Amino acid sequence: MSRYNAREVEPKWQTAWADAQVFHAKIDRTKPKYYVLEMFPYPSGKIHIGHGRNYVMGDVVARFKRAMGFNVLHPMGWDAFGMPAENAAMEQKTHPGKWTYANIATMKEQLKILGLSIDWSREFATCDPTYYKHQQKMFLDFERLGFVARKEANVNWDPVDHTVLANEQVIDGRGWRSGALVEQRKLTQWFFKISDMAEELLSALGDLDRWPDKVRLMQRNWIGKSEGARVTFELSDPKYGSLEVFTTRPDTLFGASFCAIAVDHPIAQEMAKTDTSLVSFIAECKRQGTTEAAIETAEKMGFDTGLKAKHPFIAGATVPVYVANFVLMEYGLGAIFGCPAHDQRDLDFARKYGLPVIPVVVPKGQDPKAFAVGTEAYIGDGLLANSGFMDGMNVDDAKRAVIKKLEAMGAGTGTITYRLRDWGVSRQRYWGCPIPMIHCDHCGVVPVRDEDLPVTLPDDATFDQPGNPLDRHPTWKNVDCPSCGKPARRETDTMDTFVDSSWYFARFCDAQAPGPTNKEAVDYWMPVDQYIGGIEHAILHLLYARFFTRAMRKAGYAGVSEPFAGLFTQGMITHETYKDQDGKWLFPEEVEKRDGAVVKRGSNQAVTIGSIEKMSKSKKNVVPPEAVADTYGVDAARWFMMSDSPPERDSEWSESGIEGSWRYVQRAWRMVNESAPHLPGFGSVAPDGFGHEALAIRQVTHRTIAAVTEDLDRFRFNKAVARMYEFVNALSDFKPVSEADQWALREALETLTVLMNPMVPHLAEECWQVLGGETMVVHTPWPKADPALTRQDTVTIAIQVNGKRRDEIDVAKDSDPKAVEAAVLAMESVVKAIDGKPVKKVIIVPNRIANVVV
RNA sequence: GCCCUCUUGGCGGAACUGGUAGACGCAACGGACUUAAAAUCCGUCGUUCGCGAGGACGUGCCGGUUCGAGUCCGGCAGAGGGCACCA
Repeated sequence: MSRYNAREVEPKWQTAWADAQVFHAKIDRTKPKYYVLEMFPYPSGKIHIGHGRNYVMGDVVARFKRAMGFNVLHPMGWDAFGMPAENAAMEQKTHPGKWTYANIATMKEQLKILGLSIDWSREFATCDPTYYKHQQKMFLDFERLGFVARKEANVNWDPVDHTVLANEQVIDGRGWRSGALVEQRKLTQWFFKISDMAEELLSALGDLDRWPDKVRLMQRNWIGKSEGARVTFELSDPKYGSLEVFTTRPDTLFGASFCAIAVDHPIAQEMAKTDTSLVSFIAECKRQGTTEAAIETAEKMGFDTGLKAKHPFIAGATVPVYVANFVLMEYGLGAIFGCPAHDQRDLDFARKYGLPVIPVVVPKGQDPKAFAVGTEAYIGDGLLANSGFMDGMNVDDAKRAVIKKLEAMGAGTGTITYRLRDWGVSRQRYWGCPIPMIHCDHCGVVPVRDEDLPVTLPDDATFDQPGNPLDRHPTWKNVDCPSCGKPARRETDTMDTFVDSSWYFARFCDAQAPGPTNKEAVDYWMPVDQYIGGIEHAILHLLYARFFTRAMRKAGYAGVSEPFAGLFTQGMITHETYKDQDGKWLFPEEVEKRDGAVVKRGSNQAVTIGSIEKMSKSKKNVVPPEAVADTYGVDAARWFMMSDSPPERDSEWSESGIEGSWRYVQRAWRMVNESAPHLPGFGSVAPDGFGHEALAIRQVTHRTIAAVTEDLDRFRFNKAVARMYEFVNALSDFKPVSEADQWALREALETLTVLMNPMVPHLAEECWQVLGGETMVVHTPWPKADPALTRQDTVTIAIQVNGKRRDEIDVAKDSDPKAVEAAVLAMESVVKAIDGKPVKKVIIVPNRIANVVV
């Protein structure tokens, strides 16, 4: 018996699919459409098997839906702009484009090994001018429609390299190359006004019912709607006018003991002009870093400006105004009032600077005079005290009352704010889509004319020093003003790569469209029915794409508002890590397990086994797909990736695991190959009547169809795989005798082949051929379970006495509960367990369980 | 700091909306076949008591609700993820 030879079989079928253009998608209105998309890859170099899970998962869905009769679109492209290319250019003295396209070529070959059902005719890379020119066009349209703004924002600035750093390039507050302390610096930058759509993006989340709840919650929190009030405090020095703060707790206004403003607040900036100690305080705060985690975990610091704010309700009372590091200019109004008794952060601040702590909300049933706040702020509900007109109200009523009063006095209004900030898209880097704007000394900022697009990147940029190569390019930025014709300068910022990935799914609908999109194709294919990718994109990418799709709709490029009707976030593939005696990482293939010890291959050097981590180049715990395909075949790898771990969880790659999958492939092949010669002809008609054995195997077959169909539909690939194992185990035990048995076996083996096709498509084609199939299995419709065969006539119900399992009994399905009760009480095991005690009651859950309570 | 997730045998995991805990796979062990090995096949496989029939215990820890809790509620512990210029 010859073994299944994946190395020969797999390329053969891949060629057959390609020759027949099976995966070439066309608009076909006679079928329901299904658009399945995996988040497209960044071409970082080579793929490892860890990248494969995402694509294989999408491929299983695509092949399953195709068999179910859908017109499937399953494209692939490259998210090709980004920092790694520019870093590589600096380190390897090459061009980012050259590096990127070389990576794309390599990775495309590797992806093809996986046998994915992709329509490669739609492939594109976002770094290609034929893609980004459309992005520039849409940027200009968005600008005309008022979705674009230009304003100041902070960046991480490396004072030695004179360059802007990404958060990931800031390590412990220092630049990753220079080691210099990073500062925050303000730059005027381009923004998409996503915050204008905050409410829409928030409320539409409710309709995304095929998204994980977790992701919707993360987006909800990210948008961060809060209801509260703006309150105006008059200031002691009229030079600074008044101070407007935002609060979600206007009810605690009588407990205010200070106001705090952000370091970027106009009042702080104005005062800093004449106060050198404030200047140094601000500088100190600016070394903190821009991430929320850095700001939140930093020690709370305040600078007393000496200004006093007059309490809106208490005549003659004032509170000090501080500049504080924990107040963000980007959120609310960049100014707060502090009520230490009912906010932990305010309390910490008040204790540090010796400010009063006045409780104004007292838990119900406690005496307001005796209630005091120690080291923990009271944030719960209760009744107002020490609060004038609000005394005795609960928190919600007090909020309403105080807003009404503030509005009547002209000292404030009820308002809603969002945590969501506008999307800053400017990047001071070369390898991105140029922002099509021109700066003219006479006309200001002028858009590039549509007919002058694309603004392409110059090929002769230099990467030998840090900073933006576009900015220091000798000629590129010199251009005549489209408005007045005088010499002007191009914008040298490029777009955030998240812009590139915010509309690629729409471009895939017609990758050759002369404009940004082909509206007809977009209307047919969009939204993406099933989007698949990592949870790390739960917020930014997915929110930006939702915003961008809305903007595209308003600009006439799309007919939908939501890009992704269904979302699945899959787990990563992990692998053990290995280090040699010098502490250097080792590739798994450099490691050998010998006599129970782990050693460096071909030596006796001991190897330390490290933790199990996400496959990554840096830790070398990667396995190349070519090696797996050579040794076990791609189908074994695909099978392994779908088995064991549920798809949303991480899954560990192991040698024994892939061997187990290889055994499955061999076993399925052997079973089909050994049985085929004895089976009745393909498509032959079943003989009349079935023996018990044949009927049983038919029941198993149809129950497997029902179960696997449901599991695949619900993304439970691991369970679908387990079902297939059970099916194969049942078939192994089946010894056909009669003609009816042979016919039942043929039906079972054909079913097995079609059911496993989404996971192991090459093996399935080969089995199908052996079974006598005339067309490829890729063209074969999914089987339907026959309800007459999946129906259960008898059920086994468990029998408990006082909740403890004592026995079980087979009864007809949907038996009369009274009859079941009588049968149960008569059972010897039950009588013994009751031990003569009186029966209090009997609980019968139909078809499931009986519980006798004594 | 804030937000979120996870915790079931030696391991990955299964158990539909509270109803027989451990499907399926991996590893391990015993056996068959073989000169031998590989492959394959048969069997055992949560802990514990018992010759056996069978019993007791068991889903991170403590408590609660319920006839019944891996599942629901409260508290605690541990591990992991996200936090706006990585993609």
